[in-house]
Amino acid sequence: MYRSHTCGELRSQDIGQKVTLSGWVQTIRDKGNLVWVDLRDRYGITQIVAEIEAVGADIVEKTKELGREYVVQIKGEVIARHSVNPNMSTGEIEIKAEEVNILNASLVPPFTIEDETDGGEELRMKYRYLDLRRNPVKDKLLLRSKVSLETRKYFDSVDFIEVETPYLIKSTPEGARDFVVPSRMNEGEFYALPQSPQTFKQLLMVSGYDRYYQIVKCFRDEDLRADRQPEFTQIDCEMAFVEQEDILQTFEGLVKHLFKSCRGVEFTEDFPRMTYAEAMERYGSDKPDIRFEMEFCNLNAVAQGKGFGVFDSAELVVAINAKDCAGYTRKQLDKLVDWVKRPQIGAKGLIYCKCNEDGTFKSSVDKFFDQDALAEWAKAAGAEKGDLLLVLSGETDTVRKQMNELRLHMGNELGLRNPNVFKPLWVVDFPLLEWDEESERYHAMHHPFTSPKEEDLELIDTEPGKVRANAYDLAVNGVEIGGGSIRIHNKDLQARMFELLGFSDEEAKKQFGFLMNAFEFGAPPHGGIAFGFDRLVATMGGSESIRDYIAFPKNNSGRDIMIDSPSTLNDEQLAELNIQTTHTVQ
RNA sequence: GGUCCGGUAGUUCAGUUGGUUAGAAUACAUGCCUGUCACGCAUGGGGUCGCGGGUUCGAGUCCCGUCCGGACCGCCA
Repeated sequence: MYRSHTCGELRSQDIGQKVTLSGWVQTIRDKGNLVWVDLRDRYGITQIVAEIEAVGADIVEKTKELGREYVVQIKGEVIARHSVNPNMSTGEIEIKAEEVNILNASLVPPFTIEDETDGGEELRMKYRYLDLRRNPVKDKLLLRSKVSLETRKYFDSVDFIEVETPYLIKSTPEGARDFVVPSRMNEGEFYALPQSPQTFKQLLMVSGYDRYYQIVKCFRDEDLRADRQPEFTQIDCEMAFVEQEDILQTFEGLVKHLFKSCRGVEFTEDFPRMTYAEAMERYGSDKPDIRFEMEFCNLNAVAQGKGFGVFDSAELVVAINAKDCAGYTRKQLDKLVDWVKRPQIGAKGLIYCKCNEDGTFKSSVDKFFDQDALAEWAKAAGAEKGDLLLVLSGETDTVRKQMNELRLHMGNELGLRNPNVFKPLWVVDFPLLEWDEESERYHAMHHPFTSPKEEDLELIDTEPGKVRANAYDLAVNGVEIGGGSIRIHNKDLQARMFELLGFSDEEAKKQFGFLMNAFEFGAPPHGGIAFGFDRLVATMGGSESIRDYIAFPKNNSGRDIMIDSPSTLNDEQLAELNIQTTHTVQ
């Protein structure tokens, strides 16, 4: 028997028991004839003591031979500590070591296995198995496991069934780039890994499995970010005989259940809803962070026509009100101006207007706007004495995007984005299509299976860009947690949609013929949603980066630096897969 | 495809205007220490300054290139 207890469970009521513990050596504190070892496993830390008078010189010497991260087994008696450590759950007791067995030695680890490690990101990833021993990472994976379990419990309680869909499927040009897998048995042909199980779950609806879910890996071959990995996990769902409202209710229930069971956070009210158009107008974003206000204020009426060319030629002049920031110094304001001028934001400049405590105004455009004019700005923006208005202008979409970034930046600066406060928001009525400048055609904003709103159908030939979709997203704290739509279940409408998206009949048939065929065999009305599981868990944990919520994540360049993948194949492997090798002659 | 930041001891970092033998903390090793829990004290070992080239009497420091890592833009239906 390797252990009778874990390293996190012994308490003062266990004093006197003979126990066996196994774990890793966290630290050794050597006082000569008295040695302590902190023994760690995933449940906690228990202090081991070897005192020469009590256990003899042999045990003390053996204990001194241990090193950090050795795996050891200790047999001994639970005793009361002379001095209690109130910071540890096991702080009232220690184990008098009567037997010390080294189960395995360890090299000195390249970084400290502590909550605040000295290891940098790269090193932690290279030795991820050591990093995973640390509490902060372990706690994140425990949260993930809990959320996964509670998700299954919830779906089970409302009659969903989990169905697995294939990973080796077919490449389609629409959407993200596919990861492809060469087929050895079918020369010159490739599988693609799914970007989502979209078409399969719709086929399951045709099959009559009217409540499907799956916690499933998806793959997209696009550049990475702190919140984007090439392989990621979705909570994927589909329901038949439902309308948008049914889906929102079901998933709002899921989110409420998860927050309550995994975070102890209770949402007593329904999640607020906002149309896409409204979200863009008020926040310049389709996933607004509504933990704080600082909403956009349109200043066109009060700022244009006063002789300031930059505003007059702009499609939109928009302000946000930074409460109580009129005291910003010249230096702070210049810093903000530089911030919006960075290429990533790309604003030409930033206009400010301080609403001073004495009722006067000070702006960077005093030359064009007198005190009365600035007072009108303040009124339009709801600014009070002591507030600071920040104003951007230009082409509507561009300015909204820039102002969204500035708003979030100010929210961070002013400490308005508390990671332990959760504000979910449904964004509904997304546009069906999005014009793509590069390819000069419409793209599906959500995906090509999304149904248009019936009342907008008449616009589909004349103004396709104005057609709204039965599509919805859930944002929490400004993070897009997931989205979905009511699907098209009519073959003719689906064919019309493919046509709009620039597919020829032949292409549509080749890529999605199986789905169109299925629609001819009694496809029920259906819709669904998918949540980004990694992002959901990270948001619940109060983080913006999803990496530590994934046991073995990939780095910025899509590499796993621990196993060093991707890697090359040898010529035999390539030949078997019918892939030509290209040899560069030096 | 692009922008920005970084790469110096096992690790995290400092290193001034280009100038003597490249430092600190921590980790590690050895010794001392009977109530520690970030234990303490003493001693010691440890460096291809990412790599290549250039400027210079002289380069960790300046320039060019390159590789690696991080954040972001594009991209991500």
